[in-house]
Amino acid sequence: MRTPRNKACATAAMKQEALDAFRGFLHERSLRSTEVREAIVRAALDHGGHFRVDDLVDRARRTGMRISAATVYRALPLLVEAKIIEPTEVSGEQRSYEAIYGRKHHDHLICRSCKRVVEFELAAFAVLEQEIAARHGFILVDHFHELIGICGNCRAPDNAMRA
Amino acid sequence: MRTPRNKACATAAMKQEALDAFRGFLHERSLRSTEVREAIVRAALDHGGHFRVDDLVDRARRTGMRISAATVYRALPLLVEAKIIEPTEVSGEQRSYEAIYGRKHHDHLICRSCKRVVEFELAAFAVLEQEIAARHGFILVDHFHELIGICGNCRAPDNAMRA
DNA sequence: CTTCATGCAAAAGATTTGCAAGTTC
DNA sequence: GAACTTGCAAATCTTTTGCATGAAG
Repeated sequence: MRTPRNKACATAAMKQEALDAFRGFLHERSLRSTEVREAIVRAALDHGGHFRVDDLVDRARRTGMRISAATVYRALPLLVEAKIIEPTEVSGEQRSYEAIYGRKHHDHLICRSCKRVVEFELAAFAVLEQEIAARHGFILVDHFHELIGICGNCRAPDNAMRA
Repeated sequence: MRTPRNKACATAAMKQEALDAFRGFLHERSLRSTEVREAIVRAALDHGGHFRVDDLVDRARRTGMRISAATVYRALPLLVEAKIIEPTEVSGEQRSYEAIYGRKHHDHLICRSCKRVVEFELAAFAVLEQEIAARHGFILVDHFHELIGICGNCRAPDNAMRA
């Protein structure tokens, strides 16, 4: 029994489940389950929040294995297809990803100043999106929604008001 | 009198207005108005829809001027700040921009298969976004919204059904 | 033992930067 | 004339690819 969670880091059980799912995914495709690929999956699951490819490479290497960036780049599309991770559309910046295995879909609210990311999910959006897609004869497949704002801290930090 | 339009290409009058605005913008900043920069602005305004930096370079060069890519890259942030263009978040692909001077804000509905882009604008979103931002103590500054779907043509083209 | 995966090095792109020469104000 | 711009070339950075070697099934 697996309940979608909203915490960034996977539990041990969840991690195992994700690894199993990934093995299944590879097997279906007649691709090979390797230690290197599993290390990459683990690195992705262990890395809370958003990460860039470099972060993943570094973290995977902390296992002591010799892992080349090329291999990580080659593995990424697999992790995405297997729904272990998802690219995140953080405007302007370098491409980043986040682990999604066993998590509910969510969108992001980002502070322009401190870059803090708040996750949110709003069912009402889905309805409107469907409506718009239908209006133009599209079938909706996916969406990206990113809100940019200034968070309370950055706007009026106590320490900035007096000082 | 200027009415926000939704057509991709700027009229001559609108183009002139945008150029004037850009000159003003540069002047405020004690930056210099140059032929090269104006050629870049013109290229951006003339280019309907979304374009990549290369497109802009090519188009600006069609004036016969010798314009280097570096200069275009250096000009881009200015055009963005001056609200002549805006980066568009087309997931995954190379970064692209579109001219926004004198146009209403809109979001994009994109066909995953043929890449056709439909523009839409829905006031109801704005309300929900405000609400979410407020709920987390943010002041909303901007947003990106992109719907991905399959358009009617790509889904069931007449010619694909028989044949 | 065949097919796939990997590391390494080189390649390819996209964007940025240093610098000398040319322009704008 | 001082400060800002530009083109060019070189430097960065990120991502992809070729290839010989090493594993997985």
